[in-house]
Amino acid sequence: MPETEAPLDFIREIVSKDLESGKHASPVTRFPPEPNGYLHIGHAKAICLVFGVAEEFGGKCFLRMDDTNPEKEEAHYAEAIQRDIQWLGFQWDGEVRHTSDYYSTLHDWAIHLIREGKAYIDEQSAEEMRANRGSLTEPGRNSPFRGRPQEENLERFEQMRAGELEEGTCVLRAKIDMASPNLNLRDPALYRILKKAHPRTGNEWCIYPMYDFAHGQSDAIEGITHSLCSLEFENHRPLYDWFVENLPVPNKPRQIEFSRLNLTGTVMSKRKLLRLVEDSVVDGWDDPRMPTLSGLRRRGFTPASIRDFIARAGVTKTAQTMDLRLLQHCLRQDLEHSAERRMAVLRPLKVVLTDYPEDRTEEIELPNHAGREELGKRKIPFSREFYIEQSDFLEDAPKKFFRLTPGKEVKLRYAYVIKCEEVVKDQDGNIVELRCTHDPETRHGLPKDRKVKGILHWVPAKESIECEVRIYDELFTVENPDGEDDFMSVLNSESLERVRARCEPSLLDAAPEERFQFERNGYFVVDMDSKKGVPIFNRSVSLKDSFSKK
RNA sequence: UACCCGAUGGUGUAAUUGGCAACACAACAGGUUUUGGUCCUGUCGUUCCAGGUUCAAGUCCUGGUCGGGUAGCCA
Repeated sequence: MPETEAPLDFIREIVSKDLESGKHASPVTRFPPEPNGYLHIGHAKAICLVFGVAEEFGGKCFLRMDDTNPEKEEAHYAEAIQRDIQWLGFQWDGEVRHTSDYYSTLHDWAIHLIREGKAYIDEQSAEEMRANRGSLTEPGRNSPFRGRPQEENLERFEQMRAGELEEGTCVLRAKIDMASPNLNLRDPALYRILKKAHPRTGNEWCIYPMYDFAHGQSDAIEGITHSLCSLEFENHRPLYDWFVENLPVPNKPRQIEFSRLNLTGTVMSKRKLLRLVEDSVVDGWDDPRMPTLSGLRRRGFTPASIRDFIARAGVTKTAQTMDLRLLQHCLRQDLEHSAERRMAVLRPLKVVLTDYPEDRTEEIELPNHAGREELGKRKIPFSREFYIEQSDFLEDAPKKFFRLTPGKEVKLRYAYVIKCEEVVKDQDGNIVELRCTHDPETRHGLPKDRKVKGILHWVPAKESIECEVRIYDELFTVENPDGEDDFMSVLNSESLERVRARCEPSLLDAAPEERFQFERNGYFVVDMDSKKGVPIFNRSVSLKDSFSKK
């Protein structure tokens, strides 16, 4: 039983009642992706729902590859899907299942329908079928093949299956109602000829079942109790139920639809994501700017932050566009507690302490997490020369600028209060170095006698190491790229910036996927492109910044 | 234009199923702070519209408006 904190969403409500009434002893759900693309944050909603329901109510959840279209599906997609689901933190019950496991049962059931007079072989061309389907407002017309004798149908279907007929010459259709206001019921196609090798069944079949003829039946075969899917299948439910009623299925699953999840500032359709990949707008399906699970993973999002986000989104039937900033909030909240702190300077500006002995070096010991002593400490050498952030110095600063400016003081995090005495420029007038003095009394705190508001992070000039930091921004310049005529016309040309940064020496051996907070900068994750001795960090999300927006 | 679904602050979700519209994010203002972070406090709504039922309506009824989905031999 679920913990009783939050109110149940409408689906969990239904499941809960079905258990109370004794309709089911425990729920069985399934996640049925088509292996023709990568999973994205929208899928995470479905995954969290179906696995969550099973977990919370003591049931099971299966993973079933919905592989009925060998033209689009590939094995590597199936592998990526499994990896992403497990990374998110879920494990399906037993082996991965496949709709293709049920091809022979489905084929038997097709014959069953023909024998019952409820299916026929239509030899109209695809164009004729479309023309005779009618439109949204006009009823369709019966196919001239609709009334052909049962034996002929059986014979034709056998020819289809035996490979004696060419692709496109005919299809098997259910005989339902060409005048139905629900287009899905206008004699839907059940089987088509496709002379393609299937990733799993090879050349065993040259006819493949359509989604509608495969999905509900697969659910029934697996003993699914609640078949949860997104809203666009709502109009398919009468057909789903029609098959369940008209076929000798072992049990009757119930389909329940919920709304898909969209994210502001991005696109979610497989077609559009594929376009981004194929046009090299991004580096691949796992580019850190992609809303795919593998992209979010590489960006540094944690499974827990995504699950939290999905939980906060809830489950309803209203179209859902979630604010990207909520997802970022979930990440910050997770990492605020779990990520160790480090110092890195993204755009270094050299500082020389003129009153600090040249041959002196102090070992500064600093906590890995100011709020969590148990995470330990590390050391950074401090001496006469170090780097601060270019943006932490301004020659002509406005009144509310709490950072370094000529003649003013700031505190170096875990080190001294320094004062800017001189600005060194090159021939072009660029600031290349700051000459400062320090207050030796301030090593362990702020001065009592005067106010020093600004605190800057820093790295030692000599011992810090060079690293690459990748700063990501949104892929699109508008909040709803789907609303544009051409979503490719609103691409953000500055969605990736690579900077040569310097970080503290303790980061030298950081392993891919390790996460840190770079103090005052944000949360960063080690990218898998990192080379030995030259770490690469992706910025997962910045820290909240109440200064720069003013 | 037919059918299906939906409508509560900028966003998402609640509301003991007819009883003071709550929570979170965002935004804004303030407090704390050796991260302009975290944390804490405050501000931000005629529940799509019009009628009706009722002591009482976000919730029930009638009509409308707006938004989404559907015309693959895709899923």
